[in-house]
This record gives sequence, structure tokens and C-alpha cells, in this order.
Amino acid sequence: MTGSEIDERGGWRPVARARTYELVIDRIEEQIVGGQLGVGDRLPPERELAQMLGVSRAAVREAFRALEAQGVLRMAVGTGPDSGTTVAALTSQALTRLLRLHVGLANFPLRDVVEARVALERASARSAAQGASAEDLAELDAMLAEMDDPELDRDRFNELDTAFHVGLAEAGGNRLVADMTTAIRESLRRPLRQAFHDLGDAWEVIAAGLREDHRRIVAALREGDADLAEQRVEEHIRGFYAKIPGIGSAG
Amino acid sequence: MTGSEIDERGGWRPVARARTYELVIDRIEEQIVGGQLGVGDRLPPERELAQMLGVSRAAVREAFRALEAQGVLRMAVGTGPDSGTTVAALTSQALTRLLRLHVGLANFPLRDVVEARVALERASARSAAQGASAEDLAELDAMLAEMDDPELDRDRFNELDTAFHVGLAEAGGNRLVADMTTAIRESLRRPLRQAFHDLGDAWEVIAAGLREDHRRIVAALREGDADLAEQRVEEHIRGFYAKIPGIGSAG
DNA sequence: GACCTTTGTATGGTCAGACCAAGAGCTGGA
DNA sequence: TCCAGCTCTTGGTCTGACCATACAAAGGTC
Repeated sequence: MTGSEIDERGGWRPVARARTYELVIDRIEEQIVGGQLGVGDRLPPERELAQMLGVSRAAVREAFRALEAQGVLRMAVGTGPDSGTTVAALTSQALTRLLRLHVGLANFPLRDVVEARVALERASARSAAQGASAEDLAELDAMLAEMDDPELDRDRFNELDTAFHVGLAEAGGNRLVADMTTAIRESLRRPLRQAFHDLGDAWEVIAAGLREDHRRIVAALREGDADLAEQRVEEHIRGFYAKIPGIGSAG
Repeated sequence: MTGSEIDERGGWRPVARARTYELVIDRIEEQIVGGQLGVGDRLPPERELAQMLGVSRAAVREAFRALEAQGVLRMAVGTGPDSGTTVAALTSQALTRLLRLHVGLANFPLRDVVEARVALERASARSAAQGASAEDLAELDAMLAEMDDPELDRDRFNELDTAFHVGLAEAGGNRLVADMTTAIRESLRRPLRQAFHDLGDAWEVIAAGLREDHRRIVAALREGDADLAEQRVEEHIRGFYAKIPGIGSAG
């Protein structure tokens, strides 16, 4: 797991200098991937695990920290059933946070982010058109209705727009795709918010266009027309970014 | 500093119990967001920072670990210009690791993972067909040639297959999509390896089919036919998983 | 006996101080 | 001039101690 696999050129492998805490992480990952540890299970107390692995408690703690930061572990003091260090149900939150950091640090040009959105949301739209439940559609309708409020300020509109796209992804029924979509859309919330404000008077016109787009997308879902839904989502996303040249690099 | 942020006003605030290392992280993030720290910059030595913040060195180290695990920091010993703890350019490695854990925890059913792969790799194929460089294509060709080796064992084939799909994503020129594709394919390496072994005698036939698929994909790229490339990639991925029913839930 | 208070215990949270190990740069001798 | 070896900085690790929290069990009060 510590990225050091083969690479034996000439038989001289540059001694993968593994730090102790990384070895601890590897052991924990082994247990998880191997199925001995599942969501909700407790790990041994830090002191015991340290002794079992033959390392110091500090090393165990550093390993725990690294995993906790990724949302894999959850640490709590006390003696109760929920105490101690347990394997967390990886919420999409950790993934979202990390992806947001990636995009937020402007590691990716906006074009790439848009392409990724298109790819993912097309897939969501297709799935949703084929299998969205009545509840999913009702929820999307509710968001549409709320966005119609003419008094809505731009920040709130942005929130709702994010929620709409996340809802669309969830209606598609694919958790992984939905998580990635969420992460990407979340990472864009700040720059988009800025863009909304920079629009000035053009805002009203563009917002109206977005509302119309959304409505047409939901209509396609309701008709169960996957191709049409895909196409409309793609047009919606591309069209919007084409109108907002000001974002630059997605930071 | 030992967590005594009492806050006993008459109200009922649910005491945001901040752990020391989290406070340290906050300070570091402040510096990064505020621009005082940029990619490549060095942080103070652990001992100094600990003293400056009034916490123990262990607390600083745990904070560093959490950030290092997310790829934000890079730690190295020694005295040179590259030594010490520096702000790292976020690599896709952290993303890969996290996604691998997600899939390893069986948070996502295999179907979802396959759908995500299809969505992302279709996008990559389209981009690659439109803009892959001669070098990209040559690299893919080289992989194809290596996979032709009849002596190749299944593990090595699996490695090469992973490399091929990563190469395809990179040929598409979209870093974000490539990273996500890499992460997903990496997360499947172990289960796929197992599946390859479980195939028994059917292996030869299936491997031959995969080779042919790959070749046809590259051919489509070379012709610049985006639609065809998309279609072939999708068929390749779906067809393969259809033949491998044994994977179950991608753990 | 029911209920509240006190004590106990397991566990993570934090700290202090020590020594090890890697790497760059300086220094002195060949 | 060049190179071996020392030195200093910095992360890596360990030990052992004490604090803070949350639940559990024992004990006291009505």
C-alpha cells in the first residue's frame, strides 16, 4: 500500500524507506480490505495495538490521525460502546473535502472541471431518466419551485443550484457518481458565487435561462427519455460556463 | 491549551470540543489560505512551531500527519533546501488512496463503480480521439505490445491493463478525469487480480478478447473517431464485467 | 426499593524529554 | 585540489507520565 511495489531496475531497489506510522496504516488497511475490520468495528486501544505491533503509542496515534483525517477512523474517549477508535462509515464528506481541496487549489483548469462535470452528470441524467423514483422527481420539483422565487438572492440561488445538481446525481442512484458530482459542484460553489455577483445586471437573464434549463431537464427525466436528459444536461452545463467567462481557473 | 475553552454562558452551546492538533491545522490553513504559505514554502521546524504555538511537539506532528495524509504537506529530514516540512502540490496519490479505501470498504456496489468508470473513460476516449499526441498513442501501442507476450502472468497483465486505462485517461488530457479514473482503476486492482486468478482456463480466451478490445480502441483514437472510441471503450468495460460475475461487491 | 451521588476504570488527549538517523555543509589533512 | 569525516539541523521514534472524558458499578439517601 505504501506505493512501493516493484521497480527493480538492475536488481537495485532504492530501499523503500517506510516510516513506522505508515506500516501501522498498512496493517490497518490490510484488516479493512481483508474484511476483518468493517464499518463500526472497534480497533484495539492505542496502548494495546502499540504493543501488539511492537511500536510506540505515538506511532499508532500518528497513523490513526492520518486515517481519521481521511474519514476512515473515528476517535472518541470514554468507556461506552461508542467509545474508542472505530472504523467510520466513510461518508462522502471526506471524499468531498479532498476533492474540494484539489480543485480549490487551482490544480485543475476550469475546462477540465467542466468536462468532468459533463461526463458525470450525463451519466446521472441517464440513470435518473431510467429509474428515478417519484420522490426523487418531487424533490427536484420542489427545488425548481423554490428557485422561482423572484426575491431570491444570488447566494441562495447558488445553494439551490448546487442542491439541484446533487439531487440529480442522487436520483441517478449511483452513490459513487453522486459523491464525485457533489465534490466537484461543492468545490465550485465559492467561485460560482463570485461569478454570480460579478454578473451585474445580466444576472436576471442568466438565472431565467438556468431555471428553464432545469425545468427541461426534469421534464426529460419524467418522460424517461435518457438520451434527451443527457443532452439537456450537457447543454445546460456547457452553456452556462460559456456565459461566465470570468471564472478563470477554478480556484 | 489543553482544551479548556469553557464558555459557560447561560446559553446552551454544544461545546465544539477542538482538539489541539486541530487548532494547529487551523493555524496552518490560515497561513495557506492567507497566502503567507504557498506551494514549496517551508514551515518552521516542528520544535519551533510547537513553541510558537504553545503546544507540544507531538501535537504539531499529529497535525502535520493529518495534512500529509491529504497530500498538503511533504516532510523530509536533513538540512538541505528540500528538507524540512514544506507545502506540497497536491498529487493525485491522496485521492487515489482515499478512493481505494472507499471501494475497499465496499461502500459502493460494483455496478456503481463500473458505471463511474464508463462515464469517465468515455469522456477520456472522446478527448483522446480528438487530441491525443503521437507520443500518447505510441505509449499505448507499447503497452499493447507488451500485453501480447504469451508468457505474461495474470498479475502482470493486470498491472499493464491498469496502466493502459490510466494511459488512456492521460491521453485525454484532462487531469481531473485522469486522476479519478486512476483512483477507480487502482481501487479495483486487487479484486480484479483475484478475479483473474479465479478464471481458471477461461483466462486465455478472455485475455485475448481484452487485447483485441484494446487494439480496437487505440485504432479508433488514431482515426480520430470520437464516437467510435467512446462506444468501444464502453463495450470493452461492460463486456468485461459481464464475463466476470465473481467479483460481487468490489471489495 | 427507587433514585441520586460518588467512586472506579478504560480510553483517548497532551505533554516533556530523550535519543536515533538522514542529509547538507563545513573543515582539515593528504 | 579533493575527499574523508565531523557537525548541525531536522524529522523519526520511543518512553513514561498525567489530564479529561464518558460510561459503569458501588454506595448512600429518602
